[in-house]
Amino acid sequence: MPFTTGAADEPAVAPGRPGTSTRPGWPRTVPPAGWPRTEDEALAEQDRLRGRFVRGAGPGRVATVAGLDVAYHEDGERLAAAVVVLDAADLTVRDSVVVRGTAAFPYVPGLFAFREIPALLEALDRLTVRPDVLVCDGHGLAHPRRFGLACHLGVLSGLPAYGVGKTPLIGTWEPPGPARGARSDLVDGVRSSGRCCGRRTG
DNA sequence: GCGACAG
DNA sequence: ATCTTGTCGC
Repeated sequence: MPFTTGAADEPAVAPGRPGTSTRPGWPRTVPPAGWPRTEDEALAEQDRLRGRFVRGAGPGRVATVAGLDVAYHEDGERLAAAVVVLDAADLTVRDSVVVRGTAAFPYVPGLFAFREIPALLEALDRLTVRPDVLVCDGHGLAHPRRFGLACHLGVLSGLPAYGVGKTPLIGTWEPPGPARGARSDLVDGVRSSGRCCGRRTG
């Protein structure tokens, strides 16, 4: 499990307890052992994990839903990962966690997951309420190699995950109508990789 | 070959 | 992602 400790400008130190730090300054996210450090390594890992991906393994009874997102410091490295678990019945907040940390990989389209997943996993680890499904800020199957952040986080967390991207990465679509809830298929080749619910032109 | 490219 | 200026539409 990843964890954060120490200040950004300090060397990593063994925390008294995973995910805890008594030191001042911004915590540094310590990725799991073997976390990719180069694009080639990340591509290989993405390929390996894709073998563990199970498509269509959606949630059964959804009692709780988790929403995840990451906010960055202007330096583009320090970040805060947040997870909010809602009761699916009335949208009541059942639990929430915010962890500060650092980006675990440079931003590379297609390898985006390697940047935020360690911090997101840590946030999920600190949850006391187990969500039945994850709603991620980034694409899932609508990815050049069919393994976007949502797929990646789904495999590593063992939880069903949906990817929700704000801007397109791949595929083409017909602009959805203006009615609330309108949507259209996001098509990549002959396969439908998702749905467009926004109004951006493509 | 060139451009585009989640957050 | 985050910042910033300018413009457009309701």
